[in-house]
Amino acid sequence: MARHAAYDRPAALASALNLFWERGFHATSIRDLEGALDMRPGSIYAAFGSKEQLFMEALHLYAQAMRQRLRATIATSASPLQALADYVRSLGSDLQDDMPSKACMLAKTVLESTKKEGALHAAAASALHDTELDMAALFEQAVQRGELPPRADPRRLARQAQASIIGLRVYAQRVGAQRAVVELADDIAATIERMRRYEPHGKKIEGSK
Amino acid sequence: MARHAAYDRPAALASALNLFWERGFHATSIRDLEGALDMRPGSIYAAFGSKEQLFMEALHLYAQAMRQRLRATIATSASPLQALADYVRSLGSDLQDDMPSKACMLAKTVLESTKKEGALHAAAASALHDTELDMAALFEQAVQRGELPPRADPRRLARQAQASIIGLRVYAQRVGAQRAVVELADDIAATIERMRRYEPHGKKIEGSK
DNA sequence: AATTATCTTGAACGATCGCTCAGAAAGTGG
DNA sequence: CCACTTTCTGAGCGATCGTTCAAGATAATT
Repeated sequence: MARHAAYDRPAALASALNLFWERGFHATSIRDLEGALDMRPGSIYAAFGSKEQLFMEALHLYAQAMRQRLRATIATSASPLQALADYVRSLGSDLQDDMPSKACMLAKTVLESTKKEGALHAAAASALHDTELDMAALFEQAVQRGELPPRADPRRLARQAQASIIGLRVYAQRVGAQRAVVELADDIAATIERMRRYEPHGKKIEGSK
Repeated sequence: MARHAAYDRPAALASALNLFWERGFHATSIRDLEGALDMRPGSIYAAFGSKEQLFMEALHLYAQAMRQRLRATIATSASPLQALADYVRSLGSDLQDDMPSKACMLAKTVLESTKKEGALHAAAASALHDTELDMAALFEQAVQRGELPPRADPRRLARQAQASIIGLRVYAQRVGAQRAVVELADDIAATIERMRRYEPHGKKIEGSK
């Protein structure tokens, strides 16, 4: 026996995500959000609690989408390593678009959050850790399929891959030329493919390089 | 025939650098700086013009120091590739300390600056580009010394190395465990060393891994 | 010591920040 | 149509932002 909310909460959250992703936490004001969400401050606070809680929700949404994309790419490929290489190459292509930001929002948040917003730092760090675990599982699969030698350390390979990807996306945020981004993505992908010295079932391919 | 300035400008600039490096541009207020520099607002504005100009000077100082460190490491080594690997390993060790931030201030600035502070973005991007050129020159040297095959592309290798280093430093900013940072730095360094298939003067070393 | 030139100080400006809340508006059930 | 419940609105809160500037303080020169 009452009124319905006029706004579409998921849509509003998506708009907030876009703005936060583009500008970061500190450079995004509630008044900016009022415009982007087409909501008045009272409604925003009723729906999301505070600027920090809204950012946190947006961050979780972003992390979920990012993780899903990685998993989706993996699902389409028979080879874990090839899947990761494909993922990196697809990043290189998509980073040309007019996204809110080319850089990873999790990395942006880790870098910009101070002690005052410790919760944001922790959330972003945790999400990056989850992605790292996903990639470690992928490398573990590669070991079990014989694409990597048994002595390969999936956790360390995952770290290295994630560092390269984050570096790629910082690079994309920095340069104007899309071509350089595609080249860099291609080089990173090629580095991953070069690890793949063994065929599934333990049969060796050819010598390196 | 007048009074001298009471503050030490270079020291004040260094203090400002530390604060900006730690918190970023938006999260650092003039009042924070008043405390860190032990200067009153009037003096700060007389000495540096504005918050943005002060940040810009600090950024240039940072870039200069960073570049000098890379060049210094290079100067101590006979092999360009080994020098770069050493540099990466030294980063992994130093990133354990209580620096203002473990992440690269240039990367932080590229990620946090919006259109309103376009000059900051451009300055940080330009400094990163300069570093990239330094590294490209290093790889070019490696080619000429025969450490890399003639077909190796120094510019693309430099891009990849820089992406990995920036990723390493984002990782360092994220995790609590120093050991993981050292491991990651070691893996990146090892990747660089693995490229070194030729000895100086064209003599081949052994086959790859 | 007086003068002069510069520097330091800190109150305060207008703008904006994140956020609140009383009142207007609107949909629901009787 | 009314009573009720919830939502929406936007003026405005206190705090803080970057910045300015008149007035006081200090050193060099005369």
